[in-house]
Amino acid sequence: MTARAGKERVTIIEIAAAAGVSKSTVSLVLKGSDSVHPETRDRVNAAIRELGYVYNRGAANLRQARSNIVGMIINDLTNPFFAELAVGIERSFQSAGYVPFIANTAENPVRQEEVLKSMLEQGVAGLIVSPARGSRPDAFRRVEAAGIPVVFAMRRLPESRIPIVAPDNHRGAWLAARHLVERGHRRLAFFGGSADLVVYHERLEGFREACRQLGVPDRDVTVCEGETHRKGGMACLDTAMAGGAPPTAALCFNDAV
DNA sequence: GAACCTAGTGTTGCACTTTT
DNA sequence: AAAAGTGCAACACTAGGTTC
Repeated sequence: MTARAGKERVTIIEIAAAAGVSKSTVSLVLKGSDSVHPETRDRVNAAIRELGYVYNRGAANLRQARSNIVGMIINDLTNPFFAELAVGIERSFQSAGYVPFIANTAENPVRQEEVLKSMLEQGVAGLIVSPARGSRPDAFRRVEAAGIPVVFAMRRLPESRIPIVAPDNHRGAWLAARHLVERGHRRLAFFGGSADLVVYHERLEGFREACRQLGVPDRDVTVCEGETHRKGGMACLDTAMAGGAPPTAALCFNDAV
């Protein structure tokens, strides 16, 4: 017997018939149950190999009323940081038996809404979201109401109760600014980021606080709000360098800037 | 053509039966 | 009595059939 080509997929019913057992026994073998006799298990595994059976996750989800898919909704996958983050999360999921389903919203709340709807339809087991700029807390009400666990990554939404995993932006920016001062810089700049992001305010405040505490006068601190990507960084650089006493070092809002 | 009904899809979990 | 295996309902949805 060989695997069928170009026909509908092999099911456990066919495996059961080939191995001379019931489909329940095949199911037990697939789950690695030790209540199946080793000889029977070998027969079932041989039938699986011969017929080219592939586990049907969709059918299993139908019975279990849940899936092993976890949605990852990223606000900007062109940002290398988020690509790196996605790889890290994917690695953790893999070892836990989950499959990530990644979507990029490109900072568009409308696109984010479509993606959330699609994820709900897929019956995802959970969601990790880096919210698009301009997202409102009620955008996630439907997901919460469906009882799907959600966690925000990197960005928080004011007034949202959804838990978040994020770095200590204030402290991070403070330490980065201190590093520059310790290297002898006295004219500092903060490049990129926009005021509608909570993260921006946290990082900027950390930066400003360090400057104050470490004796960098306000007149020597340049803050340039701008886009959170490469062009935004270039624009800030041009603006800062055009002045009479340009900064000698800058803290950038993110990797892309 | 609309509205409704039925059968079928693949897998799991539990109660039950058979075998040793 | 314990181990091994079986039968069947359930899940959400769709395609196809039937009736009006």
